[in-house]
Amino acid sequence: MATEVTQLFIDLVRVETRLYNAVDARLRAAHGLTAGQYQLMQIISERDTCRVLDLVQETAITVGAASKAVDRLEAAGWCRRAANPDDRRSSLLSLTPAGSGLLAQARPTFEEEVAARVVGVVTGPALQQTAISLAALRFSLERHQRAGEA
Amino acid sequence: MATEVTQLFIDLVRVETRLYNAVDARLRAAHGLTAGQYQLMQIISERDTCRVLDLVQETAITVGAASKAVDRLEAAGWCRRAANPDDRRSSLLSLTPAGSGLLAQARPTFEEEVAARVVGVVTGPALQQTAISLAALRFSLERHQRAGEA
DNA sequence: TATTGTTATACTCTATAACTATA
DNA sequence: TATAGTTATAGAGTATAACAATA
Repeated sequence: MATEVTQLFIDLVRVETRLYNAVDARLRAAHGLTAGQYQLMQIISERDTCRVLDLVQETAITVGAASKAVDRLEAAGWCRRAANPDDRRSSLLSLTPAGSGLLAQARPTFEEEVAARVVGVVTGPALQQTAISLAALRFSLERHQRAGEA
Repeated sequence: MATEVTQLFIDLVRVETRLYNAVDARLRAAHGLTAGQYQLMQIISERDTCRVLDLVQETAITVGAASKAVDRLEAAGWCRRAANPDDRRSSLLSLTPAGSGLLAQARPTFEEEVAARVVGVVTGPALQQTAISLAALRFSLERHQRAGEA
């Protein structure tokens, strides 16, 4: 059992690395945006409100890295920090019009690149089953994290 | 289609990040070894011969990073570079007895941690289907890479 | 006191590229 | 010329921790 799960882990890491690199290269070339920035902007755009700590919890990056990443998004003119009336320790993050526009342009590129690498490699039903399993694993791992397990 | 595949990609990245972090923390605490070092040593141990470029191709890290990582494994006394009689531009990498011993100790820790996070979260058949899909995706992505596609 | 950041240090990775030695 | 590897730079991530402001 343990060895099969180990093989799954190694394949998971290899697939993630290569898919991520492919998407990153494509987004950089087409829109001057890294895959990491794309993900952060996507999270900011889809949440009702978003603080730096929300990015940390969603992506499992460190607070320092998230703070600096937001600095860079702000410097590029894609994101703003606004005062949070409910808690003045934090800021509310939002995309600027330029940021929203860029994200809207980048989204089809992102989706095309992922689809090109994935669709057809495994059958539709197998892909669906994989998607369901990964979603369940994600939920479980995030639950453990929220439970303070690190 | 594209959006479902996008969701799969995001879940894949989140699962990989959290699983990798969990394994890394466990290996560090129990054996003073990072997950990256574990993987490199595992590759060196299972190959008949191993050069720096073989590590690069398997893990999709850069040549510079691989060279420095091997420096660190050597400095820790876990790995050796030996002259390659077939091609004097490269070295043949091998684990020292200390490195082999550490890897043998770390392997059950690694497998336990992965199994603890994965087994029971999805059913056995679903896990098997996921493993098969990931293996197919890995193979496809590596084939594209060997074809020189980046 | 605990939480939400920001900032700093040291280390590892990234991309890129110059460079050496060998094929 | 091309390949294998080392080395260097700058930028971005990691862990860790000190710190300020607020809850």
